[in-house]
Amino acid sequence: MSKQQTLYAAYAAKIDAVLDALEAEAVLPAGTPRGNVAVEPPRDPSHGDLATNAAMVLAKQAKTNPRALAEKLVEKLADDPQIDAAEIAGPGFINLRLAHSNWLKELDLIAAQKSDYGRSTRGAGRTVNVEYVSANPTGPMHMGHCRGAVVGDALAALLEFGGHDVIREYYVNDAGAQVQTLARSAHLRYKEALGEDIGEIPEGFYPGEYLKPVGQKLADEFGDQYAAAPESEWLTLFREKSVAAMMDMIRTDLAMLGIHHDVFASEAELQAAGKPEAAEKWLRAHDLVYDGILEAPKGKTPEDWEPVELPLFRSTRFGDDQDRPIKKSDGNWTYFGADLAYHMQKADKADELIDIWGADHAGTVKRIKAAVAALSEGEGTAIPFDVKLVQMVQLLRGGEPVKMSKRSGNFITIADMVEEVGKDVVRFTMLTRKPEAQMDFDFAKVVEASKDNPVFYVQYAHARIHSTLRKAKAEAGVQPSADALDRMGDDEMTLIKQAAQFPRQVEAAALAREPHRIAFYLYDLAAAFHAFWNMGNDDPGKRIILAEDAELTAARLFLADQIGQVIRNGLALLGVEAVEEL
RNA sequence: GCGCCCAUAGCUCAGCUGGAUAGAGCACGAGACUUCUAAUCUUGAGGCCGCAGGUUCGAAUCCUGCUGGGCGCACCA
Repeated sequence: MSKQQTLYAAYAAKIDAVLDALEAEAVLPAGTPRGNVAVEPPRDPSHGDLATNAAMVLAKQAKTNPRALAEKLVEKLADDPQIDAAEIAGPGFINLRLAHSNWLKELDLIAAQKSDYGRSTRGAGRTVNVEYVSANPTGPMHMGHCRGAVVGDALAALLEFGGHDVIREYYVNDAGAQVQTLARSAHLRYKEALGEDIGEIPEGFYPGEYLKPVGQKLADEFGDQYAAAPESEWLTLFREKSVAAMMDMIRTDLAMLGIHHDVFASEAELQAAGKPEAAEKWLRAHDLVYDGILEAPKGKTPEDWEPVELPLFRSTRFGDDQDRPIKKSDGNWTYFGADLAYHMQKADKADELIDIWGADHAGTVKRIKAAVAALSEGEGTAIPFDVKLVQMVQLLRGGEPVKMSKRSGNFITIADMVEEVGKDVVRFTMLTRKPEAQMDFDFAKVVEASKDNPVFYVQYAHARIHSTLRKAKAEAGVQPSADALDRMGDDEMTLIKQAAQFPRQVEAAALAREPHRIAFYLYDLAAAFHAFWNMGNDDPGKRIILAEDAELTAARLFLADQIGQVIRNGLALLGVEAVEEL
């Protein structure tokens, strides 16, 4: 990867240097914090190419007013030959107009860095563990898992592109009551496979058809050995076998979405290794776990309420409503009790933890954050830990809610979705809404091939670029070339400037942990390209391929090629294919 | 009753972590094009950023309190 700086980074550094100079001249006090100084494109392009709020942010420390400080900054900036104009505007913004050559250089940078354009080293040396999906291994992946899966996967890619080492992790809940139920349900199907009439699947068992092949496989492997045997003889064995089968199925489902985890962490193994005990011991030693009576939830006392003494974690110290049990009255760990130990296990191999959870688990965020804070502080330094909540998705078909019946085990699976609309549509659509807001997913709308559909719109831009390059080569024998880039006009510059946003968009998205920003950025970039393309309709002189001007054609092809590269890079982060034709 | 999330154009949503006159698509109004690179294009109108306070040079953005919607609320996961 080239060491060359992107344009925005370069100008941020220039502003920084000017501020250094002002400190040296004692206009600014030495060591003035600059955290709020921003170098951004102004919202209104007529204001210029770049704007900085430096004078407004620092005026107070300089004991002067923003415009006066701006004067001093502008004085120094105007000396730079790369800056065509530096003007003070509004309350104290400094607007910069850059020589075209700056932007053209950015185009060269894209061409040089290719799929690495936008990659940064900001996160270098820091390993981030992103835990996502972690669906219970009791059935196929369904709709409810989809959004978190996509958001988590895109976030992982984004952080990786931002220079982090990323561990993509899946927590397999193979130790609780649910996998016991799974084992019993598999045993039913096993008996069924042996020819027994099992009738209706009783209450308390998983009714789904997907367990039939599991039962068949067990029958093939064990014959009728366990058909009449007491549960104690087969429960553990069947649990392991059926969990393994479920995980195979889940991995297949995830692969359909293009998702592959690095680590599948087993809760059963975690417990077998005694990790929860170790955590409990430490917490008790620090008075963060005590034996106490669980209070009834306020305002809603269940009728069968019974006070029980349990080992409780003092999550109220961290803002939770009540202290939370880490063990059940039967002596087993609660989900939470094991989960806090699990987070410590993850922390062994990472500098930062991120969990992606469904909004239905929002109520448990406080306790786990509290536990991680307590335990990681105990180990020395608190580990940064973030829980990203992904809100519900409502499935629609032509505006009508899709009906699902959980009781019959008949729900929309991820496999169904991907088969119907395709991986790219599922992924991109899931990223066209900020994760903390609810969203609708309409099967009818998301496959529409029109500009109303962002997936299509972005892919169409890429396909157009590809076909143009191909056509130019085949029909006119012209290849992209940077030789005549100085002939680029204002319309081309607009497009180039949009493409040059990519690195800072990536950085901002990574920092905010918001991959959806990339989707919106790509939509804007595609819009800019389509707008440029459409100019050729009214004015043939603005087309990319010009029969009578091979030199300008080559330059515009070069531009188009780089736009395509940026679209590819962005789509790669989202895990969406950059198709070459539609 | 409590906690978390959301509320921006008629509709669906952005708004770059406090900046300049709040943006896009759809729908609506006006015009262009008759297939040329149209699975269209240009342009117009459309806003009390849910409400009320507060913080400051400056708020859709931060804080407090309401209103409305979603999710969750004992040992489940």
